[in-house]
Amino acid sequence: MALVSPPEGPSRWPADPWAGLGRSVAQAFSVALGAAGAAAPPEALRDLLDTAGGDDWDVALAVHRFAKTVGRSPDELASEIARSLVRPAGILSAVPKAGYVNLRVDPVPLADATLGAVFERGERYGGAEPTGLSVCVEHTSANATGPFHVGRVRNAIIGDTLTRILRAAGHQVTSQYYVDDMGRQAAMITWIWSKPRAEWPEEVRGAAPEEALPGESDPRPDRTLGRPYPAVAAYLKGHPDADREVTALVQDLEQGRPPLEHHRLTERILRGMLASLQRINIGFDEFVWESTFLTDGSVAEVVRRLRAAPHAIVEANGARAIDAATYHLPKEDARIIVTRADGTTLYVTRDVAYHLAKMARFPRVIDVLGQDHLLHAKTLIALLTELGEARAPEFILYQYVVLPDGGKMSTRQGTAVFLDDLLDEAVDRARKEILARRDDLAVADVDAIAAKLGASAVRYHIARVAPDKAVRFTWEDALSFEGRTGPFVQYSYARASSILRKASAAPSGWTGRAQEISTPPEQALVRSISRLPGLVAYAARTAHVHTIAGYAHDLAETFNRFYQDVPVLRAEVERESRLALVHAARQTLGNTLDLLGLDRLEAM
RNA sequence: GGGCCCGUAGUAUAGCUUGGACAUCACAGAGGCCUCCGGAGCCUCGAACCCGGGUUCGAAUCCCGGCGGGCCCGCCA
Repeated sequence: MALVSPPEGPSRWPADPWAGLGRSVAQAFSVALGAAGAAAPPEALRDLLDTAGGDDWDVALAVHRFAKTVGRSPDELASEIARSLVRPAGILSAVPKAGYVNLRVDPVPLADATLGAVFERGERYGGAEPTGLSVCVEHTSANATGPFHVGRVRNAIIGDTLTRILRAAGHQVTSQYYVDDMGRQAAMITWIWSKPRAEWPEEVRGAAPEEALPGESDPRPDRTLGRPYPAVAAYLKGHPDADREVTALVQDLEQGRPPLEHHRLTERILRGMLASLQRINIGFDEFVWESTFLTDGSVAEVVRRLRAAPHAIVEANGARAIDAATYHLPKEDARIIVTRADGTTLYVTRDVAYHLAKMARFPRVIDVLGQDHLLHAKTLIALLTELGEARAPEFILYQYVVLPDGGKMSTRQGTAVFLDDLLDEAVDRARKEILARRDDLAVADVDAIAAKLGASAVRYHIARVAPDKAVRFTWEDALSFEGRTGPFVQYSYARASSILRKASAAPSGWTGRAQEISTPPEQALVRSISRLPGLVAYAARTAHVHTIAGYAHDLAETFNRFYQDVPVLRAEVERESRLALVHAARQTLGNTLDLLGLDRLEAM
């Protein structure tokens, strides 16, 4: 007889501890407001509830807007609503104040719902049930011309964090890196490496000395093979003959005649770049090579359809274009060139093929792009519209990382800070911090911890800022381990882990004795833990990945206060419940670190 | 010239989508906390919504106009 596991009945613990409360509070307010003459559907009220919490309230409703429609003062109406409100289970009190109805949430059932949910869901706490929606997130997609600098890495951090958040929100997410192996930049790399070094222009040789070039074993081909690139780019500007050679190479690439070494060069540089990203836990599900859309004929198909599109035009020199006047692009002239006079395609044309492929496969398509790509995004949408595609990709545009003086990071100008250098510095500093505190760790352990601390300092420093604000890069802030930083969050996690290690028996489940979670620091911690599911849903909806970074700091800080004031191991009757709370805090901190792509540290 | 984004304490940031109660948090500054589970921590204090109009009972938030900063307006990617 086969063992039959019990059926997965409806979960006792909702994924979001606030879900039921929000519904019943909105319902109660709807009834009370209706009785006062102000009709408001519960769904609308739910969005109006303020759940931020204050000293004397947990959930509040501002009644000003309703006061107006019933011709009463906000204070009057708030008083009446507070009086007539039938308090749902879990609400202790309703008190009017300054036009608000302030509700006190009973901390006992909230603690029960929160800890129950964390114990039941474990690693999945904070996330939602599967939605069945497939989403493609394209991010990074930097040209394979050399090492990542910190500016470019912002794209990868936003994209990868968004990928993690969307996954937690229940979507089926595929992350893609679009590899440009067709354009001029890729051609420039192949152009220079196709020549023996003796034939390199003097300027390029000077900028890329022999010893900086690839040897037998080359751990970092992005640095070595990419080394001549800035000099080549500069050289071509002043040398039309060389520039024509590169143009000819671009044509060869597009006609499917790449030099033998071309693909391999791109691949090797890319591999080096990806090794950098791996240090901050960023990887990709798929790499999509631009050349595949030429090989499989889809670019030709796009060109054919665009030539027959409603606003297709032919330039005097034979270039094909779309008259985009109706799309109101912020360009001086309204043409979008589809193919050059020589018949070759442009980046945006090939990007149309790529996006058609993505949209055929994914109902939701998201691209993470730097602010300079706004016009490109609009152009792409215009071309997709010309082809009769009603959907459009979603674009997450972010501002740059700027230097303290406001200047740009530029590899060519020598102002870039490279990710590897920053990480090396951060890891070095982390090692010193560890050694200053501990003398009981093996060297290998110190190194492993330092790598994780350094990576988290760097990644968090960029993830914490809203995408539409520039990140001002300073070494001092990027290398800080105090306050609003990744290591601060890891520290709280390590402290929680330490308590659990010292407890003779780890909590095996939620005790259910929520009334023992009774002091303010404990209740504040419960409240913070309970907010994660709602926040993940919000972050997934708005793509505001930085809100998760802010939350991580809040939660860590709340845990630290609890840690400071509330004894756990030395507690007597409450010991077990407090251990459960520590377990839940650790779990939630850990899940949040995952969302941000930061490593958990059991000790540091 | 046209378009998009940003402007919050000394510095750096949250809040702006959907207007609402003394505007979040950190760093730096001043002052405290180690008989106690990890002081990368905790507590206290001082300090901010670019300017001008408008809408509104109410504006950091919405609208208009300035000013300052970033980006774009390639048959580059």
